[in-house]
Formats: sequence, structure tokens, C-alpha cells
Amino acid sequence: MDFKSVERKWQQRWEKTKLNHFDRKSDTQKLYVLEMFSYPSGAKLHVGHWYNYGPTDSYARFKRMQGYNVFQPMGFDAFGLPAENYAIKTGVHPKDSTEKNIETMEHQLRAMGAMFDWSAEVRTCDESYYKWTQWMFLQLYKNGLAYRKEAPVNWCPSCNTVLANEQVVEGKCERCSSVVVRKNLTQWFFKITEYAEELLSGLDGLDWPEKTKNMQRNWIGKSTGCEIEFETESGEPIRVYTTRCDTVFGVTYVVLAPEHPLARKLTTPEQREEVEAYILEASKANEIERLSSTREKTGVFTGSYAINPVNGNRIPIYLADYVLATYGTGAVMAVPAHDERDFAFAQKYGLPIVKVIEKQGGETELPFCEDGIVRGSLNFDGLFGDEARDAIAAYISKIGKGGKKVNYRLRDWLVSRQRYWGAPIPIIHCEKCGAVPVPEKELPVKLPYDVEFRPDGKSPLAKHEKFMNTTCPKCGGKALRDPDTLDTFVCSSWYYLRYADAKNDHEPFSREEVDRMLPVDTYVGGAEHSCMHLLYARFFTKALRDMGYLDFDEPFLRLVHQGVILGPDGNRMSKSHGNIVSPDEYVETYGSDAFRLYLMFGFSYTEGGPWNDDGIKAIAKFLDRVEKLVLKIAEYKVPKTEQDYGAEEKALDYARNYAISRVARDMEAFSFNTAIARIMEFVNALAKYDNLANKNFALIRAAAKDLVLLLAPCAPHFSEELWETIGDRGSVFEQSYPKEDPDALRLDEKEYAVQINSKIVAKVMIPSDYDAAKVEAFVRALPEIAERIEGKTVRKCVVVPGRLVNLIVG
RNA sequence: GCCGGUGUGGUGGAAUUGGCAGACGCGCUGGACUCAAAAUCCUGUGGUAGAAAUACCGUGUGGGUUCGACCCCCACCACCGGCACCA
Repeated sequence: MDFKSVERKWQQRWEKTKLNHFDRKSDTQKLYVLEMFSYPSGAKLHVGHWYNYGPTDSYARFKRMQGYNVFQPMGFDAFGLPAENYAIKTGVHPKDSTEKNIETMEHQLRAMGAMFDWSAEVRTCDESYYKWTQWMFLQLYKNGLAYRKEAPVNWCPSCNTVLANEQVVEGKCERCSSVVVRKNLTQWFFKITEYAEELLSGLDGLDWPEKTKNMQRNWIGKSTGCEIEFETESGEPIRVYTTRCDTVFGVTYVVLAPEHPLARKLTTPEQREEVEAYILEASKANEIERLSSTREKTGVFTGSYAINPVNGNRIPIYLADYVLATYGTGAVMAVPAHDERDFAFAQKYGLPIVKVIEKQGGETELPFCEDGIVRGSLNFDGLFGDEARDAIAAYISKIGKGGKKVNYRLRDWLVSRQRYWGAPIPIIHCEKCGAVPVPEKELPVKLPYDVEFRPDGKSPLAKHEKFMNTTCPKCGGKALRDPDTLDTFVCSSWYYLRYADAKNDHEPFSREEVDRMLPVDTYVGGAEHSCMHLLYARFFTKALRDMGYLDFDEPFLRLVHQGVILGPDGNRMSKSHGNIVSPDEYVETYGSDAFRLYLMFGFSYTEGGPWNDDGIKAIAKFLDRVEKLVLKIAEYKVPKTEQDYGAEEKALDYARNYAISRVARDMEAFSFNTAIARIMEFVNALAKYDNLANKNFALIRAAAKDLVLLLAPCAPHFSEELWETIGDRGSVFEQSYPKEDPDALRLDEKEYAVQINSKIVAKVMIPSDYDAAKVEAFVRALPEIAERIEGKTVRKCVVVPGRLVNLIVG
């Protein structure tokens, strides 16, 4: 088959007949199949895109043939850092390079022959899209879900610019190798923590990989503990959070994160110098370094003391960078006897270690960090674990020094970026009125084109006077725009909603459309988005629901992660490894159907693996074989008289129906490699039958038609072409997916493995309708079995219906 | 360091979830067609021993549970991925 002309022919025909356009008027059941949209950072589609989109498109086509009204849109996540970095390096404007990349990629996506509904295309960098991204920001702001606070950024003092984590290599700037420090800026946050509980509990009802749900659970990190207030001699109390309040009598010091607001206030004059040096040093350590547990604990004494509320002990206050400002209260009570980090720190700085928990029924070796029996803690002695924690928390609450507290590890989402290539934050800063939202009718706040985005200490937009200078919507006085842009995760947190109503120019989407089309039924994309994108999108959906813009709780009902295709050397494909495989040459040589089929057959979809093209020729051969066989069968004339239906016909019919049932099951499960294997088996059976001298033409023709239908989702152009020859009128994708005939799958006999003492000794056919007793009798009567068990007692007989008999003899 | 995942022939990968390990391919062996090659078709193909029937071994390693373990439990090894010292 000349795949090039065939691909062209059918792509044009699909386009003309609008085959891939979602039918909004139809009342058949909708099915929203979504692949994570492309990020056009590279100029071209890579194997990873193909691996995500090709097989998933086959799933979508399969569901369509099963009768669903399938919606499968595609778009581009077009804002982001790489385009800006590329611009800084080459001088090509991000808008120009991005638009060019999108053009190339869209062309390639169309050539893939997927059933994307391009009429719903979305590009996040278009004004018509980011206008509504800004609108989203304003809604969150109006509902108290967006706020400003100080937060540290990675700062390169030499480039005078903010760096992404990715741009910090071993604590140094990737461009100039200066040591990166952390610097506080006032930035916008979304209050995702307000939804922590629902984001956690909502996971239970989702058809997502258990692994991913666990990752999100850990990321949200709910814990139930106790907040405790420690008075200080300077008057300002320190609040700490602990999950081990049963150890509070063993507290021998308190530790604050170096960034803690009280850090400086609690420092005595004689400790000042040392503390300042430590705070500076801590600001240099990048987060990864700081989180390494092999790193030696460091800290510094503030000179101040706190009072342990339960026993009045006077304990020193330290700063140490093993305590994080972002978790809990940014301060911990240290119990060296029962916490490994505190133990190591106490040993290093010579702090007392007081044992207050004893191992139940054993020697207590310090640090002892498990639950145990409370000792040396007044009337709490003898209590154990949760019992002790409940009692002590209640006591702390009674004396007004805190109490039980649920804590989440999840932090609010920082959305400000000091960058150019993103959606401007629609806020105006007025000296009199403060932060004032841009009125909705003035959206979008357009991103100006003529901007100096080379790094020099300011957000690129801050240098654009025309952009910055404006008037305050409230008082009409002179005011400045927010110079920052939004994190691109904001853009991708609602795109799946926009697809439902992509051309709407007076609202982001109509409620009616979005409630009809959403939630997404099946979402397919990489596992690297488990914690960020997938959590942010869930947050947006819930927030929009609470504001009354939509009426469902979760955006993605089912989630599938495709695996990663590695380079042939087993490493992740990257320019630096020099192991990038381009899909283009394969598509050029073998055609898009063969390439897609190879991706589906050669890997376990959710596992991925190193690239290896050994099998791709075989796939092309397989398609040739199918073509020859089907075209040959298409020539057969079915006689008017009825034809024989004997054992061979029954075997073919079995193979056909077995394939139908298994392929459907495997396609549903994204187990594409086994689905294709079952189709291959069917082809083998069909070819075998075709070799017979006498054949039932009606049966073989019907079987060949089924073969084309089964193959259609996986090799769409190829199958359309064959269907035109052998099938009925119309597109193969307008046909129903074959349904298996249960009668044809019913076998009179089944092969049993016969075991004696769990070793296989024979294989034998046994009528399918035999019950366990009959099967046992049948097996024991077999001469070769009878001979083996003669004179021995059969102590037990295990029968697995349809599979196996195990005689235990002694 | 912690968390998660993976480990099956020469190779990509299957295994109805505790029931015949290695489906379906690739590669390789032998054969047919051909002067020959390619293409195509047929045959065999986990390892060891054996002419063969067959026997033994075999799912990273070592234990365990079970009539029966790639699958469940314990300990360990290797590789991959993620990371927030989470108090």
C-alpha cells in the first residue's frame, strides 16, 4: 500500500466530512478523551509526544466505534521559560519562536492522523485565552483565594535576576556560576491550602493509578498533631507544631528556622554577629542541599531562652536550617531522646538529652523514635502512644498553651513570576488604594511585544513604561501595573474547561457547555505531573465550582500515565546525551500507521522503555500481510447456497470471537501491546483457514471485515483504505466495533493440566460442563494417572475449573 | 537519607491477579522457492544432559507461607524515578 497517498487521501476526506469534529447536537453519550497538551519548547514533535498521542488516539477511536460521542481536542501550552531563555540567547522574540514552533508541531500532529477536533484548539499565549486566565486570577482574588506575601526566590547577584530551581546548578547560577542566594520578594499566592482536605478526600473516588494518588496524598501531607506555645523571656511566644506531644516533657531546646520572623528579635547582642552570619550562610544553601539528610546539622544559639509550658523548664532557643520556615509554624520543640535529627544536633552542641519514652518490653536505645510508654511526665506516666498524645494535648489546651491541630504539608501556590513570557497579572498598584484589580471589561492586560527581556535586575515588564504606567481604576490617580506574570501552571489549570467552549468571547466558557462536556472521562499524560499540574487543576475546578461557574467536583475521572521512551542507551532523551530519536524519519519510511502500531506493540504502555527499532520492520510486514490477505478474501464470491460449518469453521469463529473480546478488553485497559498481539493471532488463524481447499466464503469474509474493524483504531488510514474495498459504505469509524458471540466462545472441552503432588504429569481434554467431582473421577480413571497413584492414598484433590487438577498422594 | 517503582529467555515483552512461566513479536536454526540473493512461505527455538522418550534446573538473591508462588510475607542486592530533614 502506498501509505503516503493513502494517508493524504484519508486525512483530506476526514477533514472534508468533519469526521473528527465533536458532534455537539448528538444526544449519544459523550466521552471526553484528553491528552496533556503540548509544550512547544522544541521546534518539533518528539517521540514522547507521539507515544502519548498516537496510542491514546487509538483508544479514542476505539471508544467512538463503541458508540460514544468522543471529544478529543488538542492545543498548546505556549507560555514559559524555555522560549524566554531561547530569546535571551538568540534574540528571537518568544512570540515569534513559539508561533513558529506551534505551526510546525500542528502540521505534524495533523499528519499523525489523530481525530483531534481542531475546531476547539486552544493556545495559552493567545490574547483570547490569557484574557480568561487573567479573569481566573481576578475571580480567585475576589473570593479571597489570591493574596500577597513575602517569599524567597533564587537570586543571582551577578546576573541580577531571579532564577528557576532548574537554573540553579549545585547552588550556583547556570549562566555565570555565581553563588545563588535567597531573596525575599512580595509575591502573589493562591490559597490552595484552603482546599487541602477536599483535595485529599476527593482522591478516593478517582479512577487514577494508586501510585499517583499516593503521591498526591503525601504531597498534601495531612498530619494530626499539637500546637504548643513556648513563652520566651523577651515576651514574644514561640509556637511550635509537633506530632509527638507525648514527648513534650523531654524538650531540651527549641529551634527556629533561620527565616523565622522571631529569629532576629530573640537574638541577644552578644550573639548578634554569629546569628547574622548563620542566617546569611543559610540563605546561600539551596533547597536541595538543605534537604540532604547526609549533610551535617548546623545551627546557632540565639542567646535567648524559652519556657516549657508543661514543666517550666528554661530551655535555649537555637536557629538551625534543618527546620523549614514553610512547614508547620517554622519552629520545632527539640526532643533529642526521641528524634534522630534532634539527637544528632544535641550531641553536636552538647545539649541535654532527656528520656521520657520507654520501649514496651525491651531495652530503650536512644534515640528511640517509636511509640512507647511515657515516663518522667508527671501524671501522664504509663500512658502509651495516641492515648498519651490525646491526654497531653488536652492538658496543653486546658492551660491555654495550644492544643490539637491538623496540619498539612501542602503550601500555598506561588504564582508570581518575574518574567516576560507569561500572562500579566491583572493588578494595578496605586499609592493611595493599594492593590486594585483591573476591571474585567478592561481585560486582557496585553503583554507588550517590544520589551527588553534580557536579565538586568528587574522584571522585564517593569522596564516598559507604557505598560507600567496607568491610572488607578478606583481613584483615577497615577498608578503602576504589576510587573510580574503568572506561573504557566495557571494557564494549564483550566485549559480542559476552555476546550468545551473554545470560541466563547464573552466568558471563559458557558456553564451549560462545561457541565455537559466535563468532567474529562480519560486524561492521559506523563507521571511527572502527578503533584503539581494535576493538583492545581483539581484546585481550580473546586474553586470555580464554589464560585458557581460549574457543577462538578473533579476535572479528571480517569487518569492514565504513559511511560517514558528513553534513548537507545537507556538514558532520558536529551541534547546533552545526544540520544534523541526523531519520529519523523520513521513516519517517512514506514508511514504514520506503522509507526503508531509499533509504539503500541513494542512497549508496555505505562512502562515505556529504551527506544529500539528492531521490530518496526516487522510491523510494516504485518500490515502488508493483512493487506494481501484481506484483498484476497475480498475477491471471494459468497454462493447463494449455505456452506459447511464444521470443525475448521468453528475454530476460525472461535479465534475471531476470542480476538474481539480480548482486543476490546485490552484497548479499554490501555494494554495496547497485548491487544495487537491478539489481532496478530487472529490474522494467523485467518491465514490458516484461508489455506484450506474448501472454505466457507461467507464466514471468511465476515471474519476479514471484523479484522479490519479491530485494526481500525490502531491503523486508521490503512484500515479506511481496506474498508473501502471489503466493507460497507461509509468510513470505517462510522461502523460499530464488533461484539463477540458468546456461543462461539463456548468450548465443549477444555484442556486441563493434571498434577500429582503439584508436578505436571499430563494434559488432557475434559468436557467443560463437568463439575469438580466428575473432573476428579475422570482424571483418576485415566490409565497413565491410575498407574501412578496405584497403591497410594489420594489425600486431597484440588480442581481449578477449566485449568488444572492437582492430586496430592501420600 | 527517605518515599515510590522495576527486576522474567539472546531481545521487546505476556501470564485470566495464587493455578500449565515465556502469549505475540524480534533475532537465530533448519527447510521450500531461486542459478544466486532479496522478498515470501513452512519448521524449530528458556538452560543443561540425552539420539530420543525423558529428567533436572529456571521469573535479581536468600528465607518463609501454601497442595501450588513471577504473584503474598520477611531480609537483602541492583537499577530507575521523586523528594519537602515534615518535626
